[in-house]
Amino acid sequence: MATENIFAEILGRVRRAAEALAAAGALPAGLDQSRVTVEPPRDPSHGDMATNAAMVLAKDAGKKPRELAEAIAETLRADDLVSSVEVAGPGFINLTLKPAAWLDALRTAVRTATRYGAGDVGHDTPVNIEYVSANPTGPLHVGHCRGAVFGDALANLLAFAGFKVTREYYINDAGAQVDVLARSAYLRYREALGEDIGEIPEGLYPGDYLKPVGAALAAQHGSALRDQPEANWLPIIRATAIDMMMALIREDLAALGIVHESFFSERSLHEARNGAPSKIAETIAFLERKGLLYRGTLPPPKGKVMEDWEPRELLLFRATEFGDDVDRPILKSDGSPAYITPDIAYHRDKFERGFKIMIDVLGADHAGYLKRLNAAFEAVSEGAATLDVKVCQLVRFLREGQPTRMSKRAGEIVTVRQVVDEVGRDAVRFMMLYRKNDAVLDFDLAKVIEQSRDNPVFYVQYGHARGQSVFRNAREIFPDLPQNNAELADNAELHRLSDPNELALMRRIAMYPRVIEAAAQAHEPHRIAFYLYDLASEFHALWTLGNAAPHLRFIIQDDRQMTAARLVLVKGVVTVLASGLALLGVQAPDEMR
RNA sequence: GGUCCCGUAGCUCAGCCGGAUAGAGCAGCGGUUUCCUAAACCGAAGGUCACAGGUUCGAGUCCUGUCGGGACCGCCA
Repeated sequence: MATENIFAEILGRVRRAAEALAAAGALPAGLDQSRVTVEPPRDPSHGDMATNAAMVLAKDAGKKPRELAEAIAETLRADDLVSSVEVAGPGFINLTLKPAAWLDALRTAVRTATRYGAGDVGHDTPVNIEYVSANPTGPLHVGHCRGAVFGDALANLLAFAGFKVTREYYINDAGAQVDVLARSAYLRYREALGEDIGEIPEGLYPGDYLKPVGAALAAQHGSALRDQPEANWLPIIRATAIDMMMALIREDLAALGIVHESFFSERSLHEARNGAPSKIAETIAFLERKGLLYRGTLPPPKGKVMEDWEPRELLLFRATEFGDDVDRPILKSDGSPAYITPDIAYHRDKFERGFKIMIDVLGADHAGYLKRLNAAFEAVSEGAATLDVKVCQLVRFLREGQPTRMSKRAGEIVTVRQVVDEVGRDAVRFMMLYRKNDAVLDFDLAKVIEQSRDNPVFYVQYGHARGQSVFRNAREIFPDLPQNNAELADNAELHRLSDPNELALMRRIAMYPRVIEAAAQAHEPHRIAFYLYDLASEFHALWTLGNAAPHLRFIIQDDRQMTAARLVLVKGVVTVLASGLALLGVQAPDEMR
């Protein structure tokens, strides 16, 4: 049986061909084959696959690329999966596989079902992916939407590719903003006790979502907190408010289909743990030991007038040693940790928890933070782990091409929940993933619910629904067809699928494992969305061919065997569409009526 | 002033960590429904890959610079 990833299989055979030449003395031993790739050629007339092996190896081998290509090609011609080999251009080796290879790939896809494409490139490597991490001061804002969906899809993808994934939410529950939250909640608490609090003062959070917090506080504490000094009530109210805001955020995330398995509290980094110093103190000591801290004065910030700026001596981290533009303060002048300090401790903690790969999904407004974060990470992980910071650019929300103002006063959309309620989870998720994360994205609220070809979400989902409908119809006509897909695939006469469009579809299906692998390695879930669109497109095309050419329809009334074979092909399409959509967190509907 | 991102067809964007004649969708033009879902499909047209250098067998892709658009700059968060 063919291997699941046919491209990986052929790559292995190409490499073995080169090794065989080396063993025979035709090439130097120990050639570096890491840059050898096997890809589908842009131009289908070049065959099924092309390899750059000869061009990549030529220099080290001391041979002309085309000459080397001929030698490798000769070996490949004897391969049982290969029907023809040609050397072309500067030294490409173009391979055309025997149809049986593609039939096998299809059969494998259908047999493997939901695990088709699931890989082991991850080798169970522990990956921590931190995303959303919105401040626990209110419901999820639309600005968080993209990073939330992106992080979630990436996590799904990495898990599918064989990484051991932890989805984590970093709760910023220690900064000044949660004190503001507490003071805002305190007002709502007094309100709940019957007091007229009037307008919410400038600088506090005015949102209605704090009213339930006030009510809960009143129910729990009565008036006991009201007349106490702030220092007494603030920690209590803060804790309750944060808990309730996090509950709110979890609900918003659930509306997007997102569940984190780990919530990490920033506050916990500040707290001493039964006698032991806090994580932050520990981290500062660690940096100190490494000689990465010193007392010094920073130059004034450029390009921005800061009237209150004055030079002060501070404890600084040598971020410039790791590529940052300036050294960064670790402690503020009042001795408390600067913003980045808990973040350094946090990443160190993740490192100590054993994660080898860490991914931070941040918003565009944090782009300027990236260098210092990378610098800090390098210092703390000592080269034994990697950090990939994915910055999600802004989403411009439009309505019929016109920018939507996100002002709450105007009653326009501000929360994730409202967007999901208006256009649905599937549209939100797919559209957020139908773009590279580092490009600005336009999201037209009117267009994404349009059920037209303008809308890729529906296009792909429709493909899945169409496939399912073929099955419904086929089972009515041929009730005795095997219910079990593996059985169907094993007994079908797949060799009867010989139309070029059918073979093209098989090739596309066979690419899926490769797409997963590449997308996982590049941390780019959008590649799946584009692949699914292409797959759906080829399926729709084949479908429509049946209009003019009835012999190409999936269901052939008087030919049970042909129908069975075609059903396997449809099953392959449906399997991959469902699998890919699941990774994106989008429904794969059985019908679209 | 500085950092980061973007610049590819009229519009919105892909382009698989350097490969062959740069691809989709939309808009516009021309076609396809007695037929498994036409929410679909087919065809023609559309390009100085912002610009200029560099690296090499080979650059939309990597490096440097310039221009244009966006995000940002702190002992804030």
